[in-house]
Amino acid sequence: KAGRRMFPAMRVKIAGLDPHQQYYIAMDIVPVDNKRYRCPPPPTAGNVSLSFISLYLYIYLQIILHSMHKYQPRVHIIRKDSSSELSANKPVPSGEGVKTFSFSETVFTTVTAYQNQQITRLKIDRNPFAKGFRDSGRNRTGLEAIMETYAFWRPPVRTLTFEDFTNMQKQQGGSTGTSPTTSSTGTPSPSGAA
Amino acid sequence: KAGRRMFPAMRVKIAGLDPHQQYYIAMDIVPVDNKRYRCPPPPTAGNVSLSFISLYLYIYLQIILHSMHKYQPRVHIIRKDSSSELSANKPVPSGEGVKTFSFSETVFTTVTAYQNQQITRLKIDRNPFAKGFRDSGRNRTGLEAIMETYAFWRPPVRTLTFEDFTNMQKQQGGSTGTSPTTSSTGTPSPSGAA
DNA sequence: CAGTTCTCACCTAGGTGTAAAATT
DNA sequence: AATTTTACACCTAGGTGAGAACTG
Repeated sequence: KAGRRMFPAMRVKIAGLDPHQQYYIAMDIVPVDNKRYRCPPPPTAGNVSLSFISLYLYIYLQIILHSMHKYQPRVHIIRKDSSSELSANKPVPSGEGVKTFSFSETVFTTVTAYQNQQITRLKIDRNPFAKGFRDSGRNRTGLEAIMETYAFWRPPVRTLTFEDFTNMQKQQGGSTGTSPTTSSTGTPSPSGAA
Repeated sequence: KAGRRMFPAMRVKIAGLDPHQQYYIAMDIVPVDNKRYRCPPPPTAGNVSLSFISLYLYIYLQIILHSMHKYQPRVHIIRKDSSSELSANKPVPSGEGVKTFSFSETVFTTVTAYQNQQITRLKIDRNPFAKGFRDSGRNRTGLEAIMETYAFWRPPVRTLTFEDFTNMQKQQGGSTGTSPTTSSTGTPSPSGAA
Protein backbone atom coordinates (compact mmCIF):
# COMPACT_ATOMS: atom_id res chain seq x y z
CA LYS A 1 0.00 0.00 0.00
CA ALA A 2 1.57 3.21 -1.14
CA GLY A 3 0.37 6.58 -2.32
CA ARG A 4 -3.04 8.16 -2.07
CA ARG A 5 -6.08 8.37 -4.29
CA MET A 6 -6.57 11.30 -6.62
CA PHE A 7 -9.32 13.66 -5.51
CA PRO A 8 -11.34 14.92 -7.19
CA ALA A 9 -11.29 12.23 -9.86
CA MET A 10 -10.99 12.85 -13.58
CA ARG A 11 -14.33 12.34 -15.35
CA VAL A 12 -14.62 12.24 -19.09
CA LYS A 13 -17.34 11.77 -21.66
CA ILE A 14 -16.58 10.81 -25.22
CA ALA A 15 -18.86 11.79 -28.08
CA GLY A 16 -18.76 11.46 -31.83
CA LEU A 17 -17.10 8.09 -32.20
CA ASP A 18 -17.80 5.92 -35.21
CA PRO A 19 -19.98 3.01 -34.01
CA HIS A 20 -18.48 0.78 -36.67
CA GLN A 21 -14.97 1.30 -35.40
CA GLN A 22 -13.12 0.04 -32.33
CA TYR A 23 -10.98 2.26 -30.12
CA TYR A 24 -8.50 2.08 -27.32
CA ILE A 25 -8.85 4.57 -24.50
CA ALA A 26 -5.68 5.49 -22.67
CA MET A 27 -4.85 7.90 -19.88
CA ASP A 28 -1.55 9.20 -18.65
CA ILE A 29 -0.20 12.06 -16.56
CA VAL A 30 2.64 14.16 -17.88
CA PRO A 31 4.74 16.81 -16.15
CA VAL A 32 3.70 20.36 -16.94
CA ASP A 33 6.80 22.15 -15.78
CA ASN A 34 9.54 21.69 -18.38
CA LYS A 35 12.07 23.40 -16.18
CA ARG A 36 12.15 20.39 -13.93
CA TYR A 37 12.95 17.91 -16.62
CA ARG A 38 16.23 17.05 -14.95
CA CYS A 39 14.08 15.02 -12.59
CA PRO A 40 13.11 12.39 -15.14
CA PRO A 41 9.39 12.44 -15.94
CA PRO A 42 7.65 9.76 -13.85
CA PRO A 43 6.68 6.52 -15.56
CA THR A 44 3.00 6.10 -16.35
CA ALA A 45 2.97 2.37 -15.66
CA GLY A 46 0.60 0.86 -13.13
CA ASN A 47 -2.23 -1.46 -12.42
CA VAL A 48 -5.42 -0.92 -14.33
CA SER A 49 -8.90 -1.88 -13.22
CA LEU A 50 -11.88 -1.78 -15.51
CA SER A 51 -15.53 -1.95 -14.63
CA PHE A 52 -18.14 -2.14 -17.33
CA ILE A 53 -21.49 -0.95 -16.12
CA SER A 54 -24.02 -0.27 -18.77
CA LEU A 55 -22.31 2.23 -21.04
CA TYR A 56 -20.05 3.57 -18.35
CA LEU A 57 -16.41 2.72 -18.03
CA TYR A 58 -14.64 3.24 -14.74
CA ILE A 59 -10.87 3.28 -14.86
CA TYR A 60 -8.71 3.03 -11.80
CA LEU A 61 -5.15 3.75 -12.79
CA GLN A 62 -2.21 3.60 -10.43
CA ILE A 63 0.47 6.08 -11.38
CA ILE A 64 3.61 7.02 -9.49
CA LEU A 65 4.32 10.75 -9.37
CA HIS A 66 6.91 12.92 -7.68
CA SER A 67 5.95 15.28 -4.93
CA MET A 68 5.99 19.07 -5.38
CA HIS A 69 5.62 18.85 -9.13
CA LYS A 70 2.98 20.11 -11.49
CA TYR A 71 1.19 17.55 -13.64
CA GLN A 72 -1.36 17.36 -16.43
CA PRO A 73 -3.70 14.39 -16.96
CA ARG A 74 -4.36 13.44 -20.57
CA VAL A 75 -6.84 11.16 -22.29
CA HIS A 76 -6.10 9.44 -25.55
CA ILE A 77 -8.50 7.95 -28.08
CA ILE A 78 -6.71 5.53 -30.32
CA ARG A 79 -8.34 3.96 -33.34
CA LYS A 80 -7.79 0.23 -33.13
CA ASP A 81 -6.43 -0.26 -36.61
CA SER A 82 -3.66 2.28 -36.09
CA SER A 83 -1.33 -0.70 -35.97
CA SER A 84 1.29 0.27 -33.35
CA GLU A 85 1.25 -2.00 -30.31
CA LEU A 86 -0.26 -0.56 -27.15
CA SER A 87 1.50 -1.16 -23.87
CA ALA A 88 1.83 0.38 -20.46
CA ASN A 89 5.37 1.68 -19.86
CA LYS A 90 5.56 2.75 -23.48
CA PRO A 91 4.57 6.28 -24.49
CA VAL A 92 1.21 6.61 -26.17
CA PRO A 93 1.61 6.43 -29.93
CA SER A 94 0.90 9.48 -32.00
CA GLY A 95 -0.09 9.91 -35.60
CA GLU A 96 -3.16 9.15 -37.62
CA GLY A 97 -6.06 7.70 -35.72
CA VAL A 98 -4.74 8.94 -32.38
CA LYS A 99 -6.24 11.95 -30.66
CA THR A 100 -5.02 13.39 -27.37
CA PHE A 101 -7.13 15.55 -25.07
CA SER A 102 -5.92 17.56 -22.13
CA PHE A 103 -7.80 20.14 -20.12
CA SER A 104 -5.72 22.94 -18.69
CA GLU A 105 -8.04 23.37 -15.71
CA THR A 106 -7.17 19.87 -14.53
CA VAL A 107 -3.51 20.64 -13.98
CA PHE A 108 -2.57 19.84 -10.42
CA THR A 109 0.36 19.99 -8.05
CA THR A 110 1.45 17.04 -5.96
CA VAL A 111 2.29 17.55 -2.30
CA THR A 112 2.72 15.42 0.81
CA ALA A 113 1.21 18.05 3.10
CA TYR A 114 -1.28 20.72 2.18
CA GLN A 115 0.22 24.17 1.71
CA ASN A 116 -3.09 26.01 1.52
CA GLN A 117 -5.86 26.04 4.08
CA GLN A 118 -8.52 26.56 1.42
CA ILE A 119 -7.52 23.36 -0.33
CA THR A 120 -7.78 21.51 2.94
CA ARG A 121 -11.30 22.80 3.51
CA LEU A 122 -12.30 21.98 -0.07
CA LYS A 123 -11.09 18.42 0.29
CA ILE A 124 -12.79 17.94 3.63
CA ASP A 125 -16.06 19.33 2.34
CA ARG A 126 -16.13 17.34 -0.90
CA ASN A 127 -14.47 14.02 -0.16
CA PRO A 128 -16.85 11.60 1.55
CA PHE A 129 -13.95 9.85 3.24
CA ALA A 130 -13.00 13.05 5.06
CA LYS A 131 -16.44 13.46 6.59
CA GLY A 132 -15.00 13.01 10.04
CA PHE A 133 -13.27 16.37 9.75
CA ARG A 134 -16.26 18.39 8.59
CA ASP A 135 -17.05 21.43 10.64
CA SER A 136 -20.54 20.64 11.86
CA GLY A 137 -20.10 23.61 14.17
CA ARG A 138 -21.19 26.28 11.74
CA ASN A 139 -24.87 25.52 11.50
CA ARG A 140 -26.40 24.99 8.08
CA THR A 141 -29.83 25.99 6.90
CA GLY A 142 -32.41 23.23 6.61
CA LEU A 143 -31.93 22.73 2.89
CA GLU A 144 -28.17 22.97 3.14
CA ALA A 145 -28.16 20.31 5.82
CA ILE A 146 -30.23 17.99 3.65
CA MET A 147 -27.90 18.58 0.73
CA GLU A 148 -24.95 17.83 2.95
CA THR A 149 -26.49 14.54 3.92
CA TYR A 150 -27.73 13.31 0.59
CA ALA A 151 -25.69 15.03 -2.11
CA PHE A 152 -22.78 13.11 -3.48
CA TRP A 153 -20.64 15.69 -5.11
CA ARG A 154 -18.87 14.53 -8.22
CA PRO A 155 -16.25 16.33 -10.24
CA PRO A 156 -17.42 17.86 -13.53
CA VAL A 157 -17.38 15.80 -16.68
CA ARG A 158 -15.05 16.87 -19.45
CA THR A 159 -16.39 16.15 -22.90
CA LEU A 160 -14.12 14.89 -25.65
CA THR A 161 -15.85 15.53 -28.93
CA PHE A 162 -15.04 14.19 -32.35
CA GLU A 163 -16.65 16.45 -34.90
CA ASP A 164 -16.49 13.46 -37.15
CA PHE A 165 -14.35 10.42 -37.00
CA THR A 166 -13.20 10.90 -40.60
CA ASN A 167 -11.58 14.19 -39.62
CA MET A 168 -9.41 12.36 -37.15
CA GLN A 169 -6.66 11.60 -39.63
CA LYS A 170 -5.93 15.29 -40.23
CA GLN A 171 -6.19 16.33 -36.59
CA GLN A 172 -3.42 14.30 -35.11
CA GLY A 173 -0.65 15.61 -32.89
CA GLY A 174 -0.31 17.05 -29.41
CA SER A 175 -2.81 18.13 -26.82
CA THR A 176 -5.97 19.75 -28.13
CA GLY A 177 -7.12 22.35 -25.64
CA THR A 178 -10.83 21.83 -26.15
CA SER A 179 -12.00 23.73 -23.12
CA PRO A 180 -11.97 26.73 -20.78
CA THR A 181 -8.81 27.84 -19.02
CA THR A 182 -9.49 28.20 -15.35
CA SER A 183 -6.39 27.52 -13.33
CA SER A 184 -7.46 24.74 -11.08
CA THR A 185 -7.38 22.84 -7.87
CA GLY A 186 -7.73 19.27 -9.05
CA THR A 187 -5.09 17.63 -6.95
CA PRO A 188 -4.06 14.01 -6.39
CA SER A 189 -1.94 12.85 -3.51
CA PRO A 190 -2.44 15.24 -0.66
CA SER A 191 -1.94 18.45 -2.59
CA GLY A 192 -2.71 22.09 -2.99
CA ALA A 193 -2.01 25.17 -5.05
CA ALA A 194 1.66 25.87 -4.53
CA LYS B 1 -27.76 -4.47 -4.64
CA ALA B 2 -29.01 -8.01 -4.98
CA GLY B 3 -27.66 -11.45 -4.32
CA ARG B 4 -24.67 -12.56 -2.33
CA ARG B 5 -21.07 -13.24 -3.09
CA MET B 6 -19.90 -16.75 -3.89
CA PHE B 7 -17.89 -18.34 -1.13
CA PRO B 8 -15.46 -19.93 -1.42
CA ALA B 9 -14.39 -18.36 -4.70
CA MET B 10 -13.34 -20.25 -7.81
CA ARG B 11 -9.58 -20.11 -8.31
CA VAL B 12 -7.97 -21.26 -11.50
CA LYS B 13 -4.47 -21.47 -12.89
CA ILE B 14 -3.84 -21.82 -16.59
CA ALA B 15 -0.72 -23.53 -17.92
CA GLY B 16 0.55 -24.49 -21.32
CA LEU B 17 -0.66 -21.59 -23.42
CA ASP B 18 1.20 -20.54 -26.52
CA PRO B 19 2.94 -17.23 -25.70
CA HIS B 20 2.63 -16.17 -29.31
CA GLN B 21 -1.15 -16.48 -29.27
CA GLN B 22 -3.90 -14.42 -27.71
CA TYR B 23 -6.81 -15.93 -25.80
CA TYR B 24 -10.13 -15.00 -24.33
CA ILE B 25 -10.96 -16.36 -20.89
CA ALA B 26 -14.62 -16.87 -20.12
CA MET B 27 -16.52 -18.24 -17.18
CA ASP B 28 -20.11 -19.31 -16.85
CA ILE B 29 -22.26 -21.39 -14.54
CA VAL B 30 -24.53 -24.05 -15.96
CA PRO B 31 -27.27 -26.10 -14.31
CA VAL B 32 -26.21 -29.61 -13.38
CA ASP B 33 -29.60 -31.16 -12.88
CA ASN B 34 -31.18 -31.85 -16.25
CA LYS B 35 -34.43 -32.89 -14.61
CA ARG B 36 -35.14 -29.30 -13.77
CA TYR B 37 -34.82 -28.00 -17.27
CA ARG B 38 -38.45 -26.87 -17.29
CA CYS B 39 -37.21 -24.01 -15.18
CA PRO B 40 -35.21 -22.26 -17.96
CA PRO B 41 -31.49 -22.27 -17.32
CA PRO B 42 -30.50 -18.90 -15.80
CA PRO B 43 -28.82 -16.34 -18.03
CA THR B 44 -25.12 -15.84 -17.52
CA ALA B 45 -25.17 -12.10 -18.20
CA GLY B 46 -23.80 -9.64 -15.69
CA ASN B 47 -21.28 -6.98 -14.92
CA VAL B 48 -17.66 -7.95 -15.23
CA SER B 49 -14.78 -6.40 -13.38
CA LEU B 50 -11.19 -7.10 -14.25
CA SER B 51 -8.08 -6.35 -12.24
CA PHE B 52 -4.66 -6.91 -13.70
CA ILE B 53 -2.05 -7.33 -11.02
CA SER B 54 1.26 -8.60 -12.18
CA LEU B 55 0.42 -11.86 -13.89
CA TYR B 56 -2.74 -12.40 -11.92
CA LEU B 57 -6.20 -11.81 -13.24
CA TYR B 58 -9.08 -11.33 -10.84
CA ILE B 59 -12.53 -11.72 -12.29
CA TYR B 60 -15.66 -10.62 -10.49
CA LEU B 61 -18.62 -11.91 -12.39
CA GLN B 62 -22.21 -11.21 -11.43
CA ILE B 63 -24.46 -14.09 -12.35
CA ILE B 64 -28.12 -14.58 -11.53
CA LEU B 65 -29.03 -18.08 -10.38
CA HIS B 66 -32.17 -19.76 -9.10
CA SER B 67 -32.41 -20.94 -5.56
CA MET B 68 -32.48 -24.62 -4.62
CA HIS B 69 -30.77 -25.71 -7.81
CA LYS B 70 -27.52 -27.45 -8.48
CA TYR B 71 -24.93 -25.65 -10.60
CA GLN B 72 -21.55 -26.22 -12.16
CA PRO B 73 -19.01 -23.44 -12.82
CA ARG B 74 -17.03 -23.70 -16.04
CA VAL B 75 -13.97 -21.96 -17.42
CA HIS B 76 -13.38 -21.52 -21.13
CA ILE B 77 -10.16 -20.76 -22.95
CA ILE B 78 -10.89 -19.39 -26.39
CA ARG B 79 -8.20 -18.83 -28.98
CA LYS B 80 -8.58 -15.31 -30.27
CA ASP B 81 -8.54 -16.15 -33.95
CA SER B 82 -11.42 -18.57 -33.62
CA SER B 83 -13.47 -15.92 -35.38
CA SER B 84 -16.91 -16.15 -33.73
CA GLU B 85 -17.88 -12.99 -31.86
CA LEU B 86 -17.71 -13.15 -28.07
CA SER B 87 -20.54 -11.62 -26.07
CA ALA B 88 -22.15 -11.95 -22.69
CA ASN B 89 -25.73 -13.23 -22.97
CA LYS B 90 -24.64 -15.49 -25.83
CA PRO B 91 -23.52 -19.03 -25.11
CA VAL B 92 -19.80 -19.65 -25.24
CA PRO B 93 -18.81 -20.79 -28.72
CA SER B 94 -17.55 -24.29 -29.22
CA GLY B 95 -15.35 -25.84 -31.83
CA GLU B 96 -11.72 -25.53 -32.77
CA GLY B 97 -9.63 -23.30 -30.56
CA VAL B 98 -12.14 -23.46 -27.71
CA LYS B 99 -11.50 -25.56 -24.63
CA THR B 100 -13.92 -25.89 -21.73
CA PHE B 101 -12.92 -26.98 -18.22
CA SER B 102 -15.21 -27.96 -15.41
CA PHE B 103 -14.34 -29.57 -12.09
CA SER B 104 -16.94 -31.83 -10.63
CA GLU B 105 -15.89 -31.03 -7.06
CA THR B 106 -16.95 -27.44 -7.56
CA VAL B 107 -20.60 -28.27 -8.11
CA PHE B 108 -22.73 -26.37 -5.63
CA THR B 109 -26.33 -25.95 -4.59
CA THR B 110 -27.94 -22.55 -4.21
CA VAL B 111 -30.05 -21.83 -1.15
CA THR B 112 -31.46 -18.80 0.61
CA ALA B 113 -31.05 -20.31 4.05
CA TYR B 114 -28.53 -22.92 5.11
CA GLN B 115 -29.94 -26.41 5.38
CA ASN B 116 -26.91 -27.94 7.04
CA GLN B 117 -25.25 -26.86 10.27
CA GLN B 118 -21.86 -28.08 9.06
CA ILE B 119 -21.99 -25.75 6.08
CA THR B 120 -22.81 -22.86 8.37
CA ARG B 121 -19.81 -23.61 10.57
CA LEU B 122 -17.54 -23.99 7.54
CA LYS B 123 -18.58 -20.63 6.19
CA ILE B 124 -18.21 -18.89 9.53
CA ASP B 125 -14.77 -20.41 10.09
CA ARG B 126 -13.44 -19.65 6.61
CA ASN B 127 -15.05 -16.42 5.49
CA PRO B 128 -13.33 -13.38 6.97
CA PHE B 129 -16.55 -11.39 6.79
CA ALA B 130 -18.27 -13.82 9.12
CA LYS B 131 -15.65 -13.42 11.82
CA GLY B 132 -18.24 -11.94 14.14
CA PHE B 133 -19.90 -15.32 14.45
CA ARG B 134 -16.81 -17.36 15.23
CA ASP B 135 -16.95 -19.42 18.36
CA SER B 136 -14.11 -17.94 20.38
CA GLY B 137 -15.44 -19.95 23.29
CA ARG B 138 -13.70 -23.23 22.49
CA ASN B 139 -10.14 -22.29 23.36
CA ARG B 140 -7.44 -22.79 20.78
CA THR B 141 -3.85 -23.83 21.37
CA GLY B 142 -1.24 -21.11 21.03
CA LEU B 143 -0.30 -21.97 17.47
CA GLU B 144 -3.91 -22.43 16.45
CA ALA B 145 -4.79 -19.03 17.84
CA ILE B 146 -1.99 -17.42 15.87
CA MET B 147 -3.10 -19.21 12.73
CA GLU B 148 -6.63 -18.01 13.32
CA THR B 149 -5.42 -14.44 13.55
CA TYR B 150 -3.01 -14.35 10.66
CA ALA B 151 -3.98 -17.05 8.22
CA PHE B 152 -6.09 -16.03 5.27
CA TRP B 153 -7.59 -19.16 3.97
CA ARG B 154 -8.03 -19.30 0.21
CA PRO B 155 -9.82 -21.91 -1.82
CA PRO B 156 -7.63 -24.38 -3.71
CA VAL B 157 -6.40 -23.53 -7.19
CA ARG B 158 -7.63 -25.69 -10.07
CA THR B 159 -5.11 -26.07 -12.83
CA LEU B 160 -6.15 -26.00 -16.46
CA THR B 161 -3.37 -27.57 -18.46
CA PHE B 162 -2.82 -27.52 -22.17
CA GLU B 163 -0.54 -30.38 -23.05
CA ASP B 164 0.29 -28.43 -26.14
CA PHE B 165 -1.59 -25.68 -27.85
CA THR B 166 -1.38 -27.47 -31.20
CA ASN B 167 -3.47 -30.31 -29.79
CA MET B 168 -6.29 -27.92 -29.09
CA GLN B 169 -7.86 -28.25 -32.50
CA LYS B 170 -8.51 -31.93 -32.02
CA GLN B 171 -9.67 -31.70 -28.42
CA GLN B 172 -12.67 -29.50 -28.81
CA GLY B 173 -16.12 -30.12 -27.40
CA GLY B 174 -17.77 -30.34 -23.99
CA SER B 175 -16.43 -30.33 -20.49
CA THR B 176 -13.13 -32.06 -19.90
CA GLY B 177 -13.12 -33.57 -16.44
CA THR B 178 -9.50 -32.93 -15.69
CA SER B 179 -9.65 -33.63 -12.00
CA PRO B 180 -10.63 -35.64 -8.94
CA THR B 181 -14.24 -36.33 -8.09
CA THR B 182 -14.85 -35.32 -4.54
CA SER B 183 -18.41 -34.23 -4.08
CA SER B 184 -18.10 -30.81 -2.69
CA THR B 185 -19.29 -27.90 -0.64
CA GLY B 186 -18.38 -24.94 -2.77
CA THR B 187 -21.53 -22.89 -2.53
CA PRO B 188 -22.50 -19.42 -3.72
CA SER B 189 -25.44 -17.51 -2.37
CA PRO B 190 -26.15 -18.73 1.10
CA SER B 191 -26.07 -22.41 0.40
CA GLY B 192 -25.47 -25.88 1.63
CA ALA B 193 -25.60 -29.53 0.75
CA ALA B 194 -29.26 -30.27 0.15
C1' DC C 1 -44.95 -24.77 7.12
C1' DA C 2 -41.19 -24.32 3.82
C1' DG C 3 -38.96 -20.91 1.69
C1' DT C 4 -37.83 -16.04 0.95
C1' DT C 5 -36.91 -11.27 2.19
C1' DC C 6 -35.43 -7.85 5.27
C1' DT C 7 -33.04 -5.66 9.13
C1' DC C 8 -29.31 -5.81 12.18
C1' DA C 9 -24.91 -6.21 14.91
C1' DC C 10 -20.53 -7.36 13.71
C1' DC C 11 -17.04 -7.82 10.90
C1' DT C 12 -13.35 -6.69 6.73
C1' DA C 13 -11.24 -3.36 3.81
C1' DG C 14 -9.64 0.84 2.94
C1' DG C 15 -9.85 6.21 2.11
C1' DT C 16 -9.59 10.93 5.05
C1' DG C 17 -6.77 14.76 7.43
C1' DT C 18 -4.26 15.35 11.85
C1' DA C 19 -0.41 15.60 14.63
C1' DA C 20 3.71 13.70 16.16
C1' DA C 21 7.94 11.81 14.75
C1' DA C 22 11.46 11.01 11.50
C1' DT C 23 14.13 12.51 7.69
C1' DT C 24 16.82 15.65 4.75
C1' DA D 1 13.48 24.75 8.45
C1' DA D 2 11.16 22.19 5.18
C1' DT D 3 9.43 18.02 3.84
C1' DT D 4 8.19 13.20 4.30
C1' DT D 5 6.70 9.30 7.01
C1' DT D 6 3.90 7.05 10.43
C1' DA D 7 0.17 5.98 13.68
C1' DC D 8 -4.38 7.19 14.59
C1' DA D 9 -9.43 8.38 15.12
C1' DC D 10 -13.05 8.73 12.12
C1' DC D 11 -15.25 7.97 8.23
C1' DT D 12 -17.28 5.22 3.68
C1' DA D 13 -18.44 0.93 1.58
C1' DG D 14 -19.86 -3.39 1.77
C1' DG D 15 -19.74 -8.69 3.02
C1' DT D 16 -21.34 -12.12 7.18
C1' DG D 17 -25.08 -15.16 9.47
C1' DA D 18 -28.87 -14.60 12.86
C1' DG D 19 -33.37 -13.96 13.46
C1' DA D 20 -37.71 -11.63 12.73
C1' DA D 21 -41.08 -10.80 9.36
C1' DC D 22 -43.14 -11.99 5.31
C1' DT D 23 -45.04 -14.96 1.38
C1' DG D 24 -47.50 -18.57 -0.86
